[in-house]
Amino acid sequence: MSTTPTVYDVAERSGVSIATVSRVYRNPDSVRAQTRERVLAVARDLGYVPSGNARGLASRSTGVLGLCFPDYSDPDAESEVEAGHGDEADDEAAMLYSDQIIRGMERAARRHGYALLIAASLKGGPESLVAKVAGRVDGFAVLARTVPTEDLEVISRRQPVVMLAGPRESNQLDHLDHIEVANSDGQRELTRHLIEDHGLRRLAYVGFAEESPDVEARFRGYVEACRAAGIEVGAEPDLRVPMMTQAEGARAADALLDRLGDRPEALLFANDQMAVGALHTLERRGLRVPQDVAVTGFDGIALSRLVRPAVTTVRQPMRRMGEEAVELLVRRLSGGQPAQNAAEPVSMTLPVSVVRRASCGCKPA
Amino acid sequence: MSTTPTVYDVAERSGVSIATVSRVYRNPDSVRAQTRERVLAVARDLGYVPSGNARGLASRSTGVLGLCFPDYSDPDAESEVEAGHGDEADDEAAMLYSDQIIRGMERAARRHGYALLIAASLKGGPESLVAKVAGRVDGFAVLARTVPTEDLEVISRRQPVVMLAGPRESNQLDHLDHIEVANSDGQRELTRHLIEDHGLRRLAYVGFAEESPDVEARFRGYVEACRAAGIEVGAEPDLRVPMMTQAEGARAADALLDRLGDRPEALLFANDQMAVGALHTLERRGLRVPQDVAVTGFDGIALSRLVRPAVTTVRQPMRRMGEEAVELLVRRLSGGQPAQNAAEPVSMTLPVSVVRRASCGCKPA
DNA sequence: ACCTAGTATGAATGCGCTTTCATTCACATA
DNA sequence: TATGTGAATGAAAGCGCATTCATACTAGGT
Repeated sequence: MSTTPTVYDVAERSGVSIATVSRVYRNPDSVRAQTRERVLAVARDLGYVPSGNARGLASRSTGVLGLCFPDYSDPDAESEVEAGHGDEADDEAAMLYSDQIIRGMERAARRHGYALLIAASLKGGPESLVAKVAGRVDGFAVLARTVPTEDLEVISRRQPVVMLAGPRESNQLDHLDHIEVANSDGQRELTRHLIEDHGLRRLAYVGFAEESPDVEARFRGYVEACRAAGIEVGAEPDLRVPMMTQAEGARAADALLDRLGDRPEALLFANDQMAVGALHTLERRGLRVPQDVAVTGFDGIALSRLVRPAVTTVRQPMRRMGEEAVELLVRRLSGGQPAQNAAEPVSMTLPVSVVRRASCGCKPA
Repeated sequence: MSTTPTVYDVAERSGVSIATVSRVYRNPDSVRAQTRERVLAVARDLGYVPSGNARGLASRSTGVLGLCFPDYSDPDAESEVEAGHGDEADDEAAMLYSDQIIRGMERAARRHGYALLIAASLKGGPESLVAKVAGRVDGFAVLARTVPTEDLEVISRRQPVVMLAGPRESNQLDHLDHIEVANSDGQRELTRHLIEDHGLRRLAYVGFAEESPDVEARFRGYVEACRAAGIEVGAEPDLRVPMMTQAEGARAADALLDRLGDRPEALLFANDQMAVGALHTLERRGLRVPQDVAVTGFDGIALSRLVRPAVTTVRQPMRRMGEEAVELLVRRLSGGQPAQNAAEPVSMTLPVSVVRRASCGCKPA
């Protein structure tokens, strides 16, 4: 009662060796039925549960896959729905990027007999959470920018790692498998839509200050579409924000409207949360969306459709990204250890789709 | 390169003993700065990452909390939104019960320095997934009916377990901590609302065939409200379905409408998914909701608000349930091993709230 | 110069299980 | 009866780390 039972206890009480006890769990058929039953009975009686740690140590594999994601929780997000929709506060409406990936990974992992260990990066934790995760899984996925490149480099020498969202780091991480979405294509198509289908030409783009491959790619798509339409644009977004939250989006809209001489006809944001924040600013300033100003986001999170007007955006197949990540990991894992290093790194780009809603004028508000 | 580096490798290359290497990670201050740096440099060079398994084995604690949840995924769920809302397929809209709990647990776990291991029960997997989880965590939460009572009984003797949703099993599991929601209160209030505020009196309840404490409690609330209003009801739901999915909900609505002589004025379902399924059936049959028939669900999942008409339901604080679960576990874990058994089992009931929407006639469709 | 209280480090043991490899046993074959 | 076979089981050696205890060393104190 005081100490948890081990193989030794079970072995002793059932008159067999620990090897047999182990076999009963690992490979039941290799033990005579009669013996097996006896062992199982004792185990049940004692309350024995094999230690995953010991198991993992001895067999050097855990049957667990991991995911490290950034703590992007947006405190605003939860009250937004209320404000925008007139319904009660609805925390379950705000399904984040990472939630989708978790779901995708969990499902795929289960199919392959793995469990999923998830951990969000604490901003400046002393102990790198990665080390914690990395030490207990057979392989894991990392959302871009969650883990210091340096750490990743070290860890990826030890076990399969797949990088999610964001291009392959050019430096030392180019041996990682990698999954991204067609950021550039999506933003280009969305921009083209605004220009050609809605006839808008005075556009403004709001991105992220810190270097972010995704945002850069999106901005690139924006620029391409503009140039293709003969609209001149700078090499930089019209505004860069410090964080891609709703609060910053709201502030950005204000700044942009104050700054630019003639009001832009459309504000394009690098993600949905900022776009939603901007909606508020515009309402406060008495501007109608999309009549006075069109607004678009990127990501396709649930929130984007719940606010009014619903935000036109680019949907990323986040769930699928999670599934693909697991597939990649499993493939590496089953390919025999040597092959793990030998195999060429895989890099896939998942397609995105433009979702036309009310905020650009495609649907009634 | 071929074999992953261990403490031994690091120790050797940096000219210290493995004990020192271990200390560098566990208790950095106990090692002279100069030595520490040397060790860390070698570790970085070698690509060393401490093995969580070995760590766990030696220190008998993992720093991981677990969650076992049932595989309630509803394949229909994803196309529903499209049909009901006229928008594109929107997989991110369907945030399930378990997703919320995961989120709550993850967040609380992170606050306490734990990671989260999640695993859905494969229907009839040979290896109990519980064993898999149980063996690798310090404690875990179980969604009711995910794990055979017998297994739970065994495992709970070994580590803290908190049971989520569903009343305390009366038999042998009454020493587990336990969190449930006010199922009965919620359903009673919702029913009262239909009767008193909307003047409906011909009601029909659809529940679950298999014994489910939650559904039973909900039905009980329904019965109480009916009786209080002088409406006679049987001791059994009007219909029991084999699974609480949309497909079953749709089928149930058909069956109910065909069977009952005079059409019920309201269909009350034991969860949202069934209610949403019923919406389709009603539309197909040319019945208007809520004018011809009111429909209600239970749970308050995101889907319930996205369909048209939005479904009136009872919201459960699932996220909070996840958080509370972690708090409970952490408390047990930090209370010293002996206290773990000594402490009285905690049982808490979280409040729910009725969400009035269009499907009962409270809001415009 | 000698003893003491720390401090930094090493040696050794054990955590609970998996996994060869060897052994035993029951039978079938010669 | 001697021999070979395959099945069931045991013995023992790790897996990679934490930790206790012992030891070497440092700096004070007298």
